[in-house]
Amino acid sequence: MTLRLYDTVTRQVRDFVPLEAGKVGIYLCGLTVQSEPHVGHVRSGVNFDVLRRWLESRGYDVTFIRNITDIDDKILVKSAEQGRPWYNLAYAMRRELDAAYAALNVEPPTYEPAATGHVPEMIELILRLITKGHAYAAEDGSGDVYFDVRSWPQYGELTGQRIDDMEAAEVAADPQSIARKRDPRDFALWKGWKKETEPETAAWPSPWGPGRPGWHIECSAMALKYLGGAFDIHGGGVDLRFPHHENEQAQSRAAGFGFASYWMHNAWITTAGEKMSKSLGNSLTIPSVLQRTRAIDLRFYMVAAHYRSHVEFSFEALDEAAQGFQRIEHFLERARDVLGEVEPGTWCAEFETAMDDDLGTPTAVAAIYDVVRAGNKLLAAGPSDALRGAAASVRAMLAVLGVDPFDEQWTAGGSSAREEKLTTAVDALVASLLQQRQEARVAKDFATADAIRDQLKGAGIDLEDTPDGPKWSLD
RNA sequence: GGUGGAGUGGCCGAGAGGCGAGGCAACGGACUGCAAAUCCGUCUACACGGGUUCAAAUCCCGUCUCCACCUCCA
Repeated sequence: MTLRLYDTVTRQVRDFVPLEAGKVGIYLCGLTVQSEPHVGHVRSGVNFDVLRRWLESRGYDVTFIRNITDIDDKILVKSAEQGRPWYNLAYAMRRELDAAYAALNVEPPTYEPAATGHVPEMIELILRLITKGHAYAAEDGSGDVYFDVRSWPQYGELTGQRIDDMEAAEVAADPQSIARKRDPRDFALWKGWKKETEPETAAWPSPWGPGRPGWHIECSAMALKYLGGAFDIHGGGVDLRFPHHENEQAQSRAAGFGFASYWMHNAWITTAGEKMSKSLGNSLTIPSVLQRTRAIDLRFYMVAAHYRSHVEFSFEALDEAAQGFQRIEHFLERARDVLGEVEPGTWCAEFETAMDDDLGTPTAVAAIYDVVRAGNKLLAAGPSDALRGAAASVRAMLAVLGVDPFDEQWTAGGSSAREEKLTTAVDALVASLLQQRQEARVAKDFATADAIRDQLKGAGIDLEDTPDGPKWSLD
């Protein structure tokens, strides 16, 4: 089986053939760190983490670069509103984002370059574009440098648009910029420092005077530096297709580089049909969602939908996903109870086929459920190699999706020494109640037995009578 | 105006010409003192109107609704 991926450029699923056998270079557009990350923000991180895990599982040596945009208009505006330096806001939000990714078991990329750390590389690339006749410095002394879209006939190839059909750039923000451009669709590679409104710390020296990079140039420069002039996969959210990715591609190719072979875009997570950033985003930041839902459940919810499908976020759907995930988790726990620790094994054929088909995680999850059902049947007969195989397979498949509940990621953080002590204490207390209940049951005094069960239930403890005796768990 | 995407059972959510994904919920059965968990089963849908075909949720035409992007949104 070959892995097949949907490529935005060709608008179809096609065989994945890396530039160099056995190796894959991925560039993912990370976030602009300007506010607390919400559920929608981290989708690309989670989805592409699954891509990376699948590639690695299949034996590829993956170089995964995900950038951080730590200087841009919004960061400047917000930091000014908040009365703190822009770099402080960006750094604080970057740490929030790191924490969110860590909580969701998103593996750190191979490297995470930040825009502000690559100004010389960007300047070099801009100079190259000017030399090749694809960029020009504005003639009004503003210090701006623009990409000349008319000089690049393929402009629009990524999103299938013709220049003449595109609306002109928004001029409201900076009405003068339109006058500096040869074509209204030309976009900024470098933005001259506006000393009346922008802090001096947000300006870097350049051949065109102090200024800061345009948005798109950073990704071209950093991809070039860390992945080379041509690499395999470039990813990001759908909204980035245009203008961001179109412009990245134009810049990079006009500068003489092959750039990405495949373009992958994840769809949105919305609430009530609208973008999360527009709705009451506060309740949907990662820290606040994680106050009511376990991180592993949130990740399962995100991963169980196909990455190119629009997801309408709701807590009801999230809880339902969590409910379903418990079924899988229970199976693994019960298997461990009879077998002891089971190491991850190998995935089933259906799972592989699903994942190879453009990361068909919904079908892959269905395959996991099939193995769980078969495993539950085996469980009734006690320990067996077949049961071990099923549990090992389930763990392996969950690991590819990043939701193996026995992964240290999920077990380590939660069980502090204090929590273990509490568990031991509760266990001792519950044990004595269970003893009383068992005695009542033997005496056929079911009223008392049920009263004890209800009492525990009221305290948030669920009881389950199994062939091996009663078990308790927090509900 | 341009470019693209979506509408599936009570709900979430796959699939993309035939052999009914999966999960959640509900209901029935097995198991249980009763439950829980688990297993078995039931409910079986593709926005609307036409058409092509032996066969359409899937292809074609038309209609409606919704969404995204069109120069610094993940």
